[in-house]
Amino acid sequence: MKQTRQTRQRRLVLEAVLQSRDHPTAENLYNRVREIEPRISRATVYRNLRVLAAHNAIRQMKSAGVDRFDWKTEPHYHLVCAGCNTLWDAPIDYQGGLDELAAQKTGCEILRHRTIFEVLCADCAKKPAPRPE
Amino acid sequence: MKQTRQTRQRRLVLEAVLQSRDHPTAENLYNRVREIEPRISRATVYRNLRVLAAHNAIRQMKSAGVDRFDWKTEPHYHLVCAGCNTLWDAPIDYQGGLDELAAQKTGCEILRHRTIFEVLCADCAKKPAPRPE
DNA sequence: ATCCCTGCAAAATATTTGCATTCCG
DNA sequence: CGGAATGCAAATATTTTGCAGGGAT
Repeated sequence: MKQTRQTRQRRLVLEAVLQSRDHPTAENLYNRVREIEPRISRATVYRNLRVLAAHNAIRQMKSAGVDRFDWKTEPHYHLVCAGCNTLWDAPIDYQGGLDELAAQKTGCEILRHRTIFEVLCADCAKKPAPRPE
Repeated sequence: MKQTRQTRQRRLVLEAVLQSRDHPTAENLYNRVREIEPRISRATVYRNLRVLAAHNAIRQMKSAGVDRFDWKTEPHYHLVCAGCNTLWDAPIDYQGGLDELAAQKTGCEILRHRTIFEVLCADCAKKPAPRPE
């Protein structure tokens, strides 16, 4: 693992993620950090998010086109609303047994699994056409 | 659901997905269809993939930056190798119980969940630094 | 002093959209 | 015929990279 340095920018990016509870995108974080350090560049934010995620200081997740970031690094599940795309943590324990099962069935080394529930939140369930097309 | 028409291009895109067993990207499919219909445009391929997925004729999935497409529309899990990014179907049954659990815990209407196992395939497990940085 | 990190601009990647034209139903 | 669908080019959106100068250790 390559050596890393402590810089103002890196610290600000890390803090921005740690303080967030809304699974922000890189662009969200860029804007938040810019309120404190207006001269920071987008590239620096992206670079630091990559470095921090590689060091497991934060967690990176794929969702509908954009990556999102999470302060909580231990494995956990998420919910995403199919109507409004809101994303939040699922109140469901990580199913470690699935990893054992997968190891038995495949013979591969299982690092972890990621699970996302597609749901309709209370608001979107009320609307007429929750699943358009 | 809006009316859809049967066109040569749409048929070719659908067939390309149905015949694939390798979870191709839109770009992959564009290239495959062009072997048969060289005049098709990328936009048409993208548009048709979107329409077909919305109609549940094919399945669309997020993976490491690019979307991939799947002929198998019923819910199932995937494995992706952290080393080489190869992606394949997991030989593990869909855990419908998780959806019931999520419904109880959240009160939301659960549509489904998507699970992807991050693994090291046999080849990548042999290599020195499976998880760099 | 070394060499990682930054800012800026440009490039790369992935996907969508405007518009005139084509052609399915 | 009416309006979906197409092809092409340009536009978006997101993320990465080259490079010269700056700063952490």
